[in-house]
Formats: sequence, structure tokens, C-alpha cells
Amino acid sequence: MSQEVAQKMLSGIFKALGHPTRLAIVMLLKDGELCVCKIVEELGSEQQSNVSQHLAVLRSEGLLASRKVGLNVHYRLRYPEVLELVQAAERMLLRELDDTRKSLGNWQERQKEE
Amino acid sequence: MSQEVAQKMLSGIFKALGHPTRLAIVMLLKDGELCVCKIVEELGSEQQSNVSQHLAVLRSEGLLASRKVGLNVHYRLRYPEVLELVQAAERMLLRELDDTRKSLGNWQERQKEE
DNA sequence: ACACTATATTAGCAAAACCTAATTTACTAA
DNA sequence: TTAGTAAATTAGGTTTTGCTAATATAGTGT
Repeated sequence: MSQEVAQKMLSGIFKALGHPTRLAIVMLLKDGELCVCKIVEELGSEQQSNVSQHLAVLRSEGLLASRKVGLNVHYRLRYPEVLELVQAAERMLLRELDDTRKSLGNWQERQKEE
Repeated sequence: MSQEVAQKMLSGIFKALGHPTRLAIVMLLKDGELCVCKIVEELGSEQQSNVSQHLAVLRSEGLLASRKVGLNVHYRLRYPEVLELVQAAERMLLRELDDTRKSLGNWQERQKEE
């Protein structure tokens, strides 16, 4: 497999996780599958159709699988390994936060700068 | 720190890595710092100004640091932990590839579908 | 001061992502 | 068949990304 394609696939994984709602979905599924209705409910402020679209992105990137259960559709992590990824990112973030004393200040600055 | 903000920071990390060129840059820096000119050269097909912009994204997300060295600017990974993140993603991808027999076929299908 | 080099920044445009509201699909139950 | 429910899809408009080409900045050497 070409290096290029591999890199595109890999960055595709990151891209899929690169949205707060999608990341939240993945984290919600850490203990097992949930139906869409439950996910929508947990997310609280997201519309059903929006959630559905985010789920589609995650599925199309191969991160989620789904199955019908009666009236509902249940989604689950296709590879629990994805949680290690998230944990690695959390570790990095923690390091970043207490390492430099930026805590929140600098980060929020950076966001405003644009 | 609010859950929301934390999730936004976390997804920001993924988003920064969610582009093939930026991911390539991070991987290029795995063994230590490199000057921009070297990075541009290694990437081969990217324009200098484009690379510069991608570097700015990575820096603004806190993933890279830089320092001046004579005429050049050297970039480095700010937290080597980021490599663990990338490795975790690679593991997941490998699993995905040989687990399902999709190998490349399905992935490329998914790309076209849109 | 002038020219040269490495990098950053800007402007402008095209493509992609995201969101909402509306509609459709696929089931189930009466 | 009709009504009801969960989820997916579509249409649309807005915002964000990503790219190129051009220009600016900062530093070096003469």
C-alpha cells in the first residue's frame, strides 16, 4: 500500500475524531453500544439529524458499527482500540496543561486570535 | 475546567492531525527537529507557503514548538507523546485492515461514495 | 545601503464541513 | 390500511479549510 494512501487513511481517523460532537459520541460508547435515541439524549443539545450525520461520518471512517434492535439502531465502537487513542490524546493534553502554566488562559487566547 | 471546553481542546488535537500533510509533518519530526526548508523538501510536492500555514496550525494547537537557528527556523514536537497517539492510530488501522477483509477495497469505496 | 535567503503573512477563491429544517424510509402496532 | 416511532437522508445556506500566488519580514553577507 502506498505511503500516501496510508497517510490519508490515518489522517482520516484523526479527522473523524476532530469534532467535539463526534469525539463525545465515541466516548459515550466506551462501555458498550447505545441506541441513537440514547446518544441524542446524552448529547443533550444536538439535533437528531445532526447526530445522525456525525454517526455517518464515524461509520464511514470505520470507527463505528451499528445494528438494528427492534425499532432502534444501536451503535458501538468497531475497534475498542480507539479508546487508547483518545486516552493518549488526553495524556498529552494533561501534560500540556500542567507542563506549561498556560492552563486555560493561553489556549483560550489562541482560539480568539483568529 | 468544563467538560465542554476539555472536549473542544481534545478534538482540537485530533483536528490538527486530521490532514495528511500535517500528519506527515509530525511523523517527519519523530527523530528530532528539522528546519522548515528540510520539511518542505521532504514533503516534496508542497509549496513553502502551504507548509508554513500547516506548521502554524500545528503550533497553534500546541503540538509543535520552534526556534530560530541562524537563517532557519527549526520545528520540533512539543510533546513526544504525540507519537504514541499516532502509533495508536496506526495500530487501529492495521487491525481494521487485516481484520475485515476490506483491505483497500472498501476504504476506497467509502471515499468515492460521496 | 543593497542583494539574498528563509520563513511568514495576506488576499482571494474553490472546496469541504457543519448546521437546521423538512422530508423520507423502514418498522411496528392497531 | 392507517398511525406512530426511530433513524436516515436531502436541501439549503453559512462557516471553515485549504490552496496558490503575491508580498512582507527578518536576518545575513557585501
